[in-house]
Amino acid sequence: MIAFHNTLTSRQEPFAPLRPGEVGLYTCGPTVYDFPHIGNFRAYVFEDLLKRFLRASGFRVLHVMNITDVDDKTIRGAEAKGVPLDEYTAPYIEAFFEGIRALRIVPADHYPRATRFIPEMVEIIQGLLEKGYAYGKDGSVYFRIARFPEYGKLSKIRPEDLQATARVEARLEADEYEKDSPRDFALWKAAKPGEPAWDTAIGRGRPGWHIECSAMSTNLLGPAFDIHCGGVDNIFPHHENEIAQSEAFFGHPFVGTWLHCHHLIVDGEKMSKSKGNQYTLRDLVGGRGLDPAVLRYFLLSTHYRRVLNFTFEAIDQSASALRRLRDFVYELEHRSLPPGRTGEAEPIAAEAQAKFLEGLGDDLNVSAALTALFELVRAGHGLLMDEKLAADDAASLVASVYSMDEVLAVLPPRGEEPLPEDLRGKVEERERARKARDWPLADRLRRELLEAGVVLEDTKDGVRWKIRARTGSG
RNA sequence: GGCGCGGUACCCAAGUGGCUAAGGGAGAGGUCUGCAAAACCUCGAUUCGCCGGUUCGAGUCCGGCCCGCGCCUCCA
Repeated sequence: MIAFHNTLTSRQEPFAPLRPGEVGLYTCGPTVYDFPHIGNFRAYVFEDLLKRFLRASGFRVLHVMNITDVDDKTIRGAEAKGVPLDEYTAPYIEAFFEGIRALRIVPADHYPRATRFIPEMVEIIQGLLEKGYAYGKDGSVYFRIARFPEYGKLSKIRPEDLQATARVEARLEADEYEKDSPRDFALWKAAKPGEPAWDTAIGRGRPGWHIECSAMSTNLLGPAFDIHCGGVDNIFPHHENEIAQSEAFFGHPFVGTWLHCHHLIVDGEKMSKSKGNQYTLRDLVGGRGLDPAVLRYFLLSTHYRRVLNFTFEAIDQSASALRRLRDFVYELEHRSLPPGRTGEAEPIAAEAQAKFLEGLGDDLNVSAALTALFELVRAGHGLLMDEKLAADDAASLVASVYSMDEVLAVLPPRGEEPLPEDLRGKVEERERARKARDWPLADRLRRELLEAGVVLEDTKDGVRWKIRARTGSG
């Protein structure tokens, strides 16, 4: 049983894709005008959890994520730097993919770029003009909200209820385009001097923001598809407008399930450049040496419809939880155990996996899933302690943990981490000191290794080492 | 003003009518250890923002109130 909380209906409802066994997934991607921050990646990690869970549940997922490479911000940025649009956006696109790799996000099947889908957008705009949902004015084209009675069904906002804030007032006044209603939105913007523009059947200009997602999603996933994700801030107006355009054009429902993840805040406050609390992935991973797996665990471990508060204390807690998980696997893989199997592990592994998937099936309740995983860890340690585990039992526990990690993707890839030569020498030197019962020297060497991020553990099978995950908090 | 999210132990965070209120982190005591580390055992909310109500029974439903936060035209 899989159920998700659908923004469209404000209810949790059983999930059933249009085609059995196949899921069409569209997730709003980056606008590449700056380096992506960890709030952006919270959304991408949530979407990755969703996708990995759907795959683990036996669905084939066709995933499309757009890259918005033409909009007011990218145009302004390119202009300010005096470089072509593509050249301006390139490093940000690169940084985005760097983050995708670092956080072990399964790549989408397609990453369409707005600038490469102009003809597809024009086709929809033409159709909307023909059907009377859109009107042209001074070379621009606008969507007439009044023609679409269901407008507001996603955000539950009625256009007439919108209170114009000071910011909006200013912008409406400053708007040099003539619109029949201030709530109508641009499908196509007439070319302006110095701005990138395309020559098309509806004139020379560039697309509005919302139309790209309608064009790219329906071209790559079909005119109706299963799941559309994004941040809550996209509900209005972006996704509301997407629905209006797409359903007006195609004449049938557009997306079955809308899932929106809440924001990440920092130290209890909204992240913003002016507050100086906006972290990019590069700041944390490159700059502070934070282990990306720790960040992934942190981003993952709070339910997607809750505000997530980023603090370095929370990161430390995530690092500790992850360390417990990694140590458990390490223990099972490195302890010398009798051959064969006692059968004690099987029911524990089976129950954990069942509860894990059941938890995620309940609107991606990751807390329930993690509880199942950690219950396996505790029970497994208990069996190890009581010597009720043989080699094959340990192997099935490890396999079970790794099967859950197919969804979580927080464990290191299987296999030994190499230890640099000089550190390995120190480990051996300390072993000699211990054999000679030279405790001061042995302890000093252990301290030095600890400072280098290597933890030593003396077991009855001999010394062994682990590399400590870094948390970036110093 | 509209729409929405949340207030559960020192921290993070599940739980939406009924066994002893998950799980993680931190802490205290113990076992093990040359000392550690890891692990294990034990301890830790008579109580779920506040006040009423419904019910045999409520953190969970209803009403009211208080507090924090997000969005409201191009921010995930």
